[in-house]
Amino acid sequence: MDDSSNQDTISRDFIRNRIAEEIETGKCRKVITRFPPEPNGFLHIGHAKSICLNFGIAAEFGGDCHLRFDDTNPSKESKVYVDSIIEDLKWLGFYDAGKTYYASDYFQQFYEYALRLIRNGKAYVCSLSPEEMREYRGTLTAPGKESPYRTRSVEENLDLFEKMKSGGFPDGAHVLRAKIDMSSPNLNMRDPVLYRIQHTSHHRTGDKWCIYPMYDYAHCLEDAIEGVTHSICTLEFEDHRPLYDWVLDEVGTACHPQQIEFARLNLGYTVMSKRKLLELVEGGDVNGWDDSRMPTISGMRSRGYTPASIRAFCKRIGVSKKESRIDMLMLEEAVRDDLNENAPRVMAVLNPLRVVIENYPEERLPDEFDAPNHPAKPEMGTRKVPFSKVIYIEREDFMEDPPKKFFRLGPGREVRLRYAYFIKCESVEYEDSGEIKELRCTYDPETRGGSAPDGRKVKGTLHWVSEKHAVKAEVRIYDRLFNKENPDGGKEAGDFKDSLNPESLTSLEDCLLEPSVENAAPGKRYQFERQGYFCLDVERSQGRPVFNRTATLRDSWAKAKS
RNA sequence: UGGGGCGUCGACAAGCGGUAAGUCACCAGAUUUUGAUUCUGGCAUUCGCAGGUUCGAAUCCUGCCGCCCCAGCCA
Repeated sequence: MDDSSNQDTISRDFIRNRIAEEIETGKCRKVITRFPPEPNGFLHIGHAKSICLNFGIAAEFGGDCHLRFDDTNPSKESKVYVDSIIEDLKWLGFYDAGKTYYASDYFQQFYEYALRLIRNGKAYVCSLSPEEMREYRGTLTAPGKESPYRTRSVEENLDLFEKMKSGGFPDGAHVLRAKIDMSSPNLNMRDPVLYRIQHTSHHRTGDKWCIYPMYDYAHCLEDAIEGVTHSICTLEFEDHRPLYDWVLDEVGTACHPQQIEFARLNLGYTVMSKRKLLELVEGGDVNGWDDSRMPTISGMRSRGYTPASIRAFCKRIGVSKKESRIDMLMLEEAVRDDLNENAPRVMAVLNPLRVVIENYPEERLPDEFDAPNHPAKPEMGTRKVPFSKVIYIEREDFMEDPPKKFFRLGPGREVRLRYAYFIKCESVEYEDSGEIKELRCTYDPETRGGSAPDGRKVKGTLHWVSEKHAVKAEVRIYDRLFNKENPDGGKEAGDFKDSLNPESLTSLEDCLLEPSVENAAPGKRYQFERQGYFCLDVERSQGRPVFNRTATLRDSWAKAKS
C-alpha cells in the first residue's frame, strides 16, 4: 500500500507495540484481526481509523484481517448497507477480493453453545418483562436482585429455549440469560441477556431464526470461531471485556482472543454516530449518506477525497486510549498533500468578471498556449489553453481602490494572465446598478507566454478563461456541516441539529472552465489554480458539469486581509 | 456513594528510571508565472496537582483534582 504522504514513519502505538512483543516472545504466531461492522449504516471516517488499524496491523505483521458483518440484529440491518460497506472498503484499498465473514453464518454454532451453557447451569430462560428486568438489575451503586426464574431446572430451560427457537413465543416473552452475578459492580455481569426473541426476517438467514444472539454473546464467539488473536474495539467496550472472557471460558472455546480497546475518532464540527448521521439523511438535512458534507467514506469520496489521503490521515492521527477530537485541518491537509502531488492543474473562474482586451485583434489565428499540467512535474504533460479578445477573471482579483498589499488588478495596474500575456486595466464599465460590468484592458503582445522581454516585473498572476472557449459549470462549495465544534456535546445538549450550519452548501451556478476539462470522467480531480481542489461529480445539473470543492488551497492573502 | 478508563505544546502523539520524537497549526526568512507548492529556522527547562522514593522521575509510590464510559431484550 503506497501512501503518497511524506512523513511515513512507522507508527508505534500501544497496540502494535504489544503485538510486536507477543510475536517476539512467541506468544503469538500469526496475527488475525477483524473489522466487524454492523450493516446498519454507511461507513464513516471513524470506521476508516479502525479499518486502517486492523487491516494495517494484519499487513504489517504478516497476518490476516477478516471483514466480518456483525449481523445479529435484523431489525436494524439490511443488504444495502452490506453492499455499501464492501464498496467503501474496496475503495479504501483494503479487502481486495478477500473473503467476507458473517456472524449469521455461525447462528447454529451459537445455538449449540447456548445449549452447552444451559446444561452446565450457566444460562437460564428468564421471563421477566423488560421493565422488571431493569428493576432487578439494580443501579450503579446498588446491587441487583436475582430473577425468580434463575433457578429453573436445566430441563425446563432446555425446553423453553427450544420453544423460543421454534417460534413458540411472541417477541419479548422470554430471554436467555447468563447466570453470573447480580451483585457485580460491573453491570454487564449482572446476568446479561444472551438471546432475545425477534420474529424478524434476516437479510441472510430469512425466517430460519426467531431468536437472535446479543452482541456480548455473539461477538467473542465469532472471534473465537475465526481464530482471531486480537479483537480490537473502542473504549466503551472496556467494561464488556470481563463478559467477553466469561463467555469464552464457559463455552470452552479452543481459541480465546484478547480484546483490546482504543479511543474512537472524533472530528470537529461534525457528528460521528451512525444514529445521528441516519437522522440527517432521513430528515433531509443532507442529500443522502454520500452527501459531500458527510463524514462518511462515500461522502468524502464524492467530495473528492482520495483513498490515500484518508489512509495518510489515519496514520497521522495515531492510536491511543485518550479521547480526543481532531481538527478538520488535519484531514484537509492530508488531501492537499495528495492532490498537490497528483492533481492536474486547470484554470476555472468561479465568480466571473468580463474583461475586454481592447488592443487585441477581433479576428486572428487561434492563439493558444501550452500550459503544464503540473508546474513541478513535467512528466504530467501539457494541455492547450485558448486565448481570445474577451476573457473572464475572478471578480475578487480586481479592486477599484486596492490597498498597498493587493497584488492583483486595479485601475492602471498591470498583471500577468497565467501562461498568457500581461494586461493593464484601462477603464471600468458599470451597470446601471453601479455594479462593475466589465473591465477594459490592453495587453502587451511582447509578453506572450507570461514574461516581458524588457525584464519588467509584475506583482500578480491571475487565472482566466476565454469567453468563447469556456465550459459552463456549476461548482459546489462546502463548509463545515455544523457551527459547533462538538455538536453533540454539552450537558443537556438539545437537538444536535440546532447547530447545523445553514451555509454548509453554496452553489456557484455560473462558473467558467477552460475547455480541457470538457470530457473529464466523473470523479476526476483537478486543482483549479489559485482556488483549490475540485472533483467532477457524477451528477450534471441543467446539462452542465458539477464540480465539488474538495478543499481550498492555503491562502495567506486571505489571512493577511483579516 | 459502585465499577471501568484517561490526563505530555493550540490540536493529535511518541516516550515505559537517564535528563521531552514527530505530525498538524502557528511565527520568521528564502525561492516561486498558483499570495499555492518547496525550502530553512523558531515554537513544552517541562509532562493535571501535591507530596514521597532515587545520584537521577513524564516514567516508580501515595494522596488529590479533572474528564469520559456503564443501569438496551442496540452494537
